[in-house]
Amino acid sequence: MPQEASAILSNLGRYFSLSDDDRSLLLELEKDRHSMAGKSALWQAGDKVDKLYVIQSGWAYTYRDKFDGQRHIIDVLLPGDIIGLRDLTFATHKTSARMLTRGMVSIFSHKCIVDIIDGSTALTLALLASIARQEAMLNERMLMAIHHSARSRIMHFIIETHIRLNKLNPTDLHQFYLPLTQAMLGEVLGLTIVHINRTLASLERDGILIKHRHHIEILDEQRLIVEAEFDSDYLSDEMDGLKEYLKLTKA
Amino acid sequence: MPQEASAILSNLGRYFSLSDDDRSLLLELEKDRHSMAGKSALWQAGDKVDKLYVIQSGWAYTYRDKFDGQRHIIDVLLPGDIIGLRDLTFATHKTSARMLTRGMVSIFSHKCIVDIIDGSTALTLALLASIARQEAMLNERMLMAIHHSARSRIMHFIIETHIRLNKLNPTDLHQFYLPLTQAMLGEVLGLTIVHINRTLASLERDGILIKHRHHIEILDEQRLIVEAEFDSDYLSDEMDGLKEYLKLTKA
DNA sequence: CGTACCTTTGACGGCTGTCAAAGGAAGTGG
DNA sequence: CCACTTCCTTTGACAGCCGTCAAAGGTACG
Repeated sequence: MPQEASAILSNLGRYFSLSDDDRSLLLELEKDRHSMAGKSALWQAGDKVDKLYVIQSGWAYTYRDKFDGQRHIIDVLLPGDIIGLRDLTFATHKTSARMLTRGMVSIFSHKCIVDIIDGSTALTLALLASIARQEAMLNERMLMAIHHSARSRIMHFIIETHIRLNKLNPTDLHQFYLPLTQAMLGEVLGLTIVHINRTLASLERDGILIKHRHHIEILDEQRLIVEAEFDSDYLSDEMDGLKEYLKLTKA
Repeated sequence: MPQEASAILSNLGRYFSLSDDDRSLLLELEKDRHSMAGKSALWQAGDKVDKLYVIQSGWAYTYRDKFDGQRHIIDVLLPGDIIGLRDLTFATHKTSARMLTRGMVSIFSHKCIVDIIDGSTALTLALLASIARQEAMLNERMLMAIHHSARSRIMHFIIETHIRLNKLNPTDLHQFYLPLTQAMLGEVLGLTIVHINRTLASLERDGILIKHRHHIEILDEQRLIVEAEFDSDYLSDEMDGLKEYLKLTKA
């Protein structure tokens, strides 16, 4: 199996190079592959926590239902992302998770994670890095939600998503796949459909971007990045400090 | 040294019982204690990431400065909390950190964390649990910020803080220490001073709570909890699922 | 060809931010 | 012990972003 076929390998491997042992540990995790339909559930809030999921292909998301029927989408997950790390150390899920599109998902037990932590310091650090990246995205979104307009928030999310896609495959910024409906965009960003729609209309009027049904078309990259006040620091894959210690440990 | 004297031990030890080896590993970390003045800086955004901090006593906070001079407080940290885990796997700090009050802080190098991960699966899981709890608080605050009024958000934060304090020491709900100014409350919750002040005034008028300069007085606990729609699930220390595997691993 | 989902538009209202200024409280130096 | 400064709290007037309610027009799929 070529290394590129393993989604989790290219995810965890981006922080530093992994040993062959580490690689085979990871490949082990991906044996149990399942094809999932779009919108199918991975778990529901309240379920006992005992599995982790890795997206091989397709998009997924985690969310929380609110008392009043509203839904809040917490993260949008792409191929290679590990779903469920957030709840790993809780007894029951606080969130629910679903596929957004159809796709292929690997499922493995929590025991495997304990085995990884037990067996490989490098992989454990890579896991920590992966958790930290997901958390950083949330953090950034919170900052945007609290301090910025709907317009900036939408632009910010679109840039962020493009950068993530681009890390998986070179992706044209001027035209890329984005299967979220306006309603879901609203659920991610904490805005109403109506307002999302109005704001997208104004972005199109201003010649910045057009949100088509299943893809985004960027018209004015420069204004997009400037107006979104986008700073990609928080998506960095660098983790120099720890790499150093890791070598010490192995020596 | 009595076990109660170790802040990090009572933090990481709350998820499951630790072995003696684990305990001494942790105690090692706390050797290097520093007395810090109120408002003194632990690190600044942009600094190289190479240390972790454990609060022994006092309060601290992490924050981000915004271009326009505003500040956003990301988390409020209490004794036992580990500061810097969020940035552990990044090369440079995205946030800054300061003491809120004066207090005692243990400082240790990242190498120690790598040693812990290398040396103890149980401690690594406890660390993960600790990270997940901090993330859960952020998550909850984001949900509140996006979907609830200033009034609910303030009440929610006060309840959350009381619960955290109460885990450290039995704390009277009707009168407890809270050294945040209204301006800082605003920076935590993403509201302006003016609005914080107006909302606190209305909470006092309604006989729910009074924010004094350095402490909170709760007048109507029932309404406080109901109106805040507070659900303490996300603060749970339970992590049953993993405990099980941990035993398997050790056997 | 019908039904369900998604997008679009209009009118209206309220929560929260901005600007401005004054009143208290706490700490400092003379 | 008193003046002074600095930080924190309080209040008023006004504006705007975004939510709510309501309805119609498109698009995809069976």
